[in-house]
Amino acid sequence: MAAPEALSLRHVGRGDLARKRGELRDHIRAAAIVEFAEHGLRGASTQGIADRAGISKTKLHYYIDSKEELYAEALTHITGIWADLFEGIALDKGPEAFLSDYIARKVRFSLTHPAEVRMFTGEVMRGAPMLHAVWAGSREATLRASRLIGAWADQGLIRRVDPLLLQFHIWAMTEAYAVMASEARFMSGLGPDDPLDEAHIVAEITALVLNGLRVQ
Amino acid sequence: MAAPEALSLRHVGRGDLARKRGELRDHIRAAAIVEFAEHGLRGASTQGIADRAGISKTKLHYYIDSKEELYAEALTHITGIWADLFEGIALDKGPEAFLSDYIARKVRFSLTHPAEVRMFTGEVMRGAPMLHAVWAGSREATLRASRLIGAWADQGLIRRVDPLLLQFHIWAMTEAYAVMASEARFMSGLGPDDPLDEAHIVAEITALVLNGLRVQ
Amino acid sequence: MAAPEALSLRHVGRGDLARKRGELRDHIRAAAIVEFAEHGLRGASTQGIADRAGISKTKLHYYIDSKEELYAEALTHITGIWADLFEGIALDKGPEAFLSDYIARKVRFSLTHPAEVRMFTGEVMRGAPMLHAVWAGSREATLRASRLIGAWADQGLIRRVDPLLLQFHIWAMTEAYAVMASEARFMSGLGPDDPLDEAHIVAEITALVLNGLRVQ
Amino acid sequence: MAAPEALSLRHVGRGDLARKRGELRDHIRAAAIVEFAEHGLRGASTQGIADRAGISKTKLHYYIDSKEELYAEALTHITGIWADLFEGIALDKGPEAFLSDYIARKVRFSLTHPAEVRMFTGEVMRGAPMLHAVWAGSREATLRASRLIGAWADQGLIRRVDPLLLQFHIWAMTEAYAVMASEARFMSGLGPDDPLDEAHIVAEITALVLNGLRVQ
DNA sequence: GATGAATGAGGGTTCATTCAT
DNA sequence: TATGAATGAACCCTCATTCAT
Repeated sequence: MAAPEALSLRHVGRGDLARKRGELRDHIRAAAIVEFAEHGLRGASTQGIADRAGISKTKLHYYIDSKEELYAEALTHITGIWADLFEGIALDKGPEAFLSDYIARKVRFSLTHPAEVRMFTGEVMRGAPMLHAVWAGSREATLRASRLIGAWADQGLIRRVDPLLLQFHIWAMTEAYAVMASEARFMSGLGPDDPLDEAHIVAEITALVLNGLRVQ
Repeated sequence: MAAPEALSLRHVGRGDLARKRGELRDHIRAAAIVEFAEHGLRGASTQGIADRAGISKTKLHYYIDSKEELYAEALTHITGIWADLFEGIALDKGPEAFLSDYIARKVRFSLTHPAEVRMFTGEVMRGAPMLHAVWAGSREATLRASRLIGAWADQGLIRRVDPLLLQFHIWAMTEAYAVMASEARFMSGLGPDDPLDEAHIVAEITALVLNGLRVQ
Repeated sequence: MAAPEALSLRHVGRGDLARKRGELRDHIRAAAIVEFAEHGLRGASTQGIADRAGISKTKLHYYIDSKEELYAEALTHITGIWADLFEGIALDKGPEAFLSDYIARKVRFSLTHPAEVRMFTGEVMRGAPMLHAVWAGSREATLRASRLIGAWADQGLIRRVDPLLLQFHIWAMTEAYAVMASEARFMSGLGPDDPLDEAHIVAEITALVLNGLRVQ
Repeated sequence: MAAPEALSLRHVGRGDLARKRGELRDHIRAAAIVEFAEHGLRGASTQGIADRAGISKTKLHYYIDSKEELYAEALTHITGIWADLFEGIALDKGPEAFLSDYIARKVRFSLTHPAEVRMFTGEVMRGAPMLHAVWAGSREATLRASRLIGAWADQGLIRRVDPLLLQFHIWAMTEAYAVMASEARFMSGLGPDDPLDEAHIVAEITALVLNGLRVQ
């Protein structure tokens, strides 16, 4: 088994280097997202990012162009995940199937990637000065979803609601478990590292939304 | 030329001076909340606060002890408003009356005081490092509300839900209109200074919640 | 004699402060010119300027906006001196009077203000990237002088020469005693702080130029 | 895939390698002179030199010991050219022949090698901190020329002048066309890449000097 | 009470150079 | 020989805060 490796050593070597470099950039981005989530673009310090990544500030600056560029890249990365998150979701099996799946995915993402959600929320809270530069398709995707919701109402599958506001409300509820995770734990009597009950949260939001949309 | 100044000085009593000083502190606090909402504690600059207040940085520092202390005071102020906000709300007229009123008050506050809500959300998002030091009663109030909601379910007035999570969800939806106000405008096709439709928002959230809580 | 001072104390106080601030800016500019003369814009360090001015780097930055702006201001200052330098020079008494005076003034300036001349020469040597932004009138003044020289030739007062190149040559010779002052001392066997013989230099350049322009 | 490299390696003899290495050093030196001319020793960056040479910064540092050493080598190189420049000049055919030739050579060098002249001038302007370490013979050569000029005056071939200052003045005028080349173009109404009129410049300087030295 | 001046600490970033391969 | 990675020192500049009047 050593032979093939030896033969392709040169290429493997390069691949290793490239992979290592890529991994370090990923590592840096992850550290940056935590720092940006906690302090925003202006409050984040490259020293803080370097510390979180476990590297020196100089080394960090060897891998990035600037704090701003790193922020933009992190934001782009998050919007990319956002879009990927709904790959394969059932669009044609009616509101119940779709919304259950959508809510479950969003809650899971909030619980597993709170820093990403917080950084994103922080950007939005600041008026999204950089968001639209890196995510051109957000409005289009939202409008598409609005048309889908409107069609459900047309077919009598759900109560007639404002489709845009419904999306806002689902976002707000699902993202809350990242934004206010520490408060949720505090109010629930959990310790700072105890996990939140994902299934319970999903069930509660889903029930509220599906019942809330029921035709009267 | 000194005479008019001396005369006007005599006319200003101690109470006036104290009031004037208090007004300036209020003015500074308001400016600080906007700056803290936009940049967080670390990202906020005392120069930025001074600029927003229309005073010099030196003068600002004459009136405050430190940026941290100003942040804490602003946070205390916000939690005070939060508590005041539900003065006189009907606790005994059933869920529909209470929740309609509660949602309406919260939405109105988000639309009229977005900076306060954003600063508060930022603090929570950071893990609320200072919040609990300045707001001891938050958990108690939340638990009280949970008991009220539980009692409604006991009486068959609403579907049985997790009372704590219901509160989280109502907070999330109502505060969203401060947190993501700019995105809401963007997605709605509004200009950055166009007002959001308060009545419509209140109606949509209220309908979703009340329907969502209906006993099946 | 104390009375008037006491009466105008307030104004004198303010004037003193303003004057002190102005003097410090002058002092900083002088230090900067020496540093810029020695190292150019890019090679100059604000630490070096602060050291030469005998103040801390932080204090320096309190008085300037940026290194670039300080460079531009210094350059503007120098071009201003340049223009002032020829106030009251006799334009209408023929080439001999004019050129003698002009050469004497330029040599004197080079010997008394070598750093100013060196900084200026450095800027020109780099292609004058900032010079034309701060000195719009240089070309016009040069062309005016060219017309004057041309007129002298028309009147047969001097040999016909290229007026522009004559100016270049006079500049070059007179400014050389700032640019290569240390070499001039070294070749003359003088110590680094010995003064160059101004009268002798003026006499030699003047003789070369006036003889060189004589009609044959 | 390694074969062609190995083959070509065999073809490259030691002399070739050494020559290639020497050519690269020459190339680097040329790039360095341009960078040093524009920014001085302290303002020059090894990155800038590497860019001008079309190689990586790492490769540059593989070929040089330090920026200082490269500066010193470039300066040595220039003083070598300086000395070579007057090979074969007629020392014994009188002032007119000598000075005409000398001025023509110096102007030509300034026009063809402006970076070399500018870098040299910059060094001199800084007080020549490194020049005398690399160019021991400069004073001797200058004094020799002074004796020659003095002899011409003794023989009545030229007016009696200070021989040292005469040399300064010829240097200043001829080198000016490298030092202030951009200003000369600007004042002449030429574009930044238009050539200066060498013959005209030589003629003007020569006429001024020869006339200026004429016995009255 | 109020304000220009001042400052030590730290901000993001680039530098010439060395390391490791 | 050649090169990507790494680094300590230094860069210009801003920060929250205090001083001095």
